[in-house]
Amino acid sequence: MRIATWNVNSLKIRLPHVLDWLERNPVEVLALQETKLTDDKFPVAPLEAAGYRASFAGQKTYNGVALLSRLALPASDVAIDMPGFADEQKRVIAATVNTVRVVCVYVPNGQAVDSDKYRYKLDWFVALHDWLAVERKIHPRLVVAGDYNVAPEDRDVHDPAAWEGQVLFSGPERAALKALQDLGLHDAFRLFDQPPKSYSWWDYRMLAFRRNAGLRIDHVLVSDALKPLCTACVIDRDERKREQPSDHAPVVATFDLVD
DNA sequence: ATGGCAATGTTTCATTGA
Repeated sequence: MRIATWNVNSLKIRLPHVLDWLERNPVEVLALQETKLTDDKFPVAPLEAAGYRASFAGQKTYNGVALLSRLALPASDVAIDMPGFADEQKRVIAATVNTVRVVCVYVPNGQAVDSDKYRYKLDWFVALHDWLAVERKIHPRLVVAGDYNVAPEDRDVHDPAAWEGQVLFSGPERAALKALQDLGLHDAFRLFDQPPKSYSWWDYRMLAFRRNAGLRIDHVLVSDALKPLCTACVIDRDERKREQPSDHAPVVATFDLVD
C-alpha cells in the first residue's frame, strides 16, 4: 500500500499533472493540499474515470484539501476539520482507507515570525497535537501526511544559516513538529537512507529548483504500529521539472500492507 | 537592499504563498 502527499497549488491548474502522475504512480491514497476549489468545482468525474474516489473540503482562492483513494479499496469515516478548533480555513480531512486512518493536513504558512499568521500557525499546531494525541489511541494505524510548512532539521534546508529563525525554520515551529513526532508519529522519510540535499519544495523565483535551493516541508508521519510496516519513502523531485509544475513535489510512502 | 514567480479574483493590481 502506497500513501502519497502533494501540495498541488491549485487543482484547477494541476489536474492534468495529477491525472498523469496517478497513471504513472497508481498509489492507493493521495492526499492533496491547496486545491483552491469550492466543493462544487471539485473534478470528481475525471478522477473517478482514473480509478479514484475523492473526499474533499475546499474553499474559494485559498487552502482546500482532499483525499483520493482507489475505487476498489474500502474507504469510510470521512472527517473534515479538527474538532474543537473553529476555523474558516479548510486545512484538514481524514478518512479510513484499507484499515489505515489517513489524515491530510495543510499547516498554515505563517508568513513571517511575529506576524498574526505565525501565531495562528503555532495555535494550529497545538490544536493538531491535542487532536492527534486522541486519534492515535483510536487508530493505531495512523498516517498524517501533508504540507507541514516546517523543515525539521538543518539537513532539510539548502542554506540552514540563512534560514535559521525564519518562518518555516524557526525554533517554535520545529518544536511544534517535534511535539507531533513525540506522540509516536515518525517521519517516514528519515526511516531510510536518503540522498543528501533532498527537498520537497523550491521557490518559483531565483531559479531555486535549478540551484536545488529547497526545503523539505512536506512530510508523511507514521504511527508506532505502522513504522515497522513502512518499507520506503521517496520524494518525486522529477515532477518539479515538468511544464507548469507545482512548487511542491509529491512524497510517497510505501507500506507492507495488503491492498 | 530586497525582488524575483505563480495563482486567484473581477483584476488592470493586491494578496498570498513559502
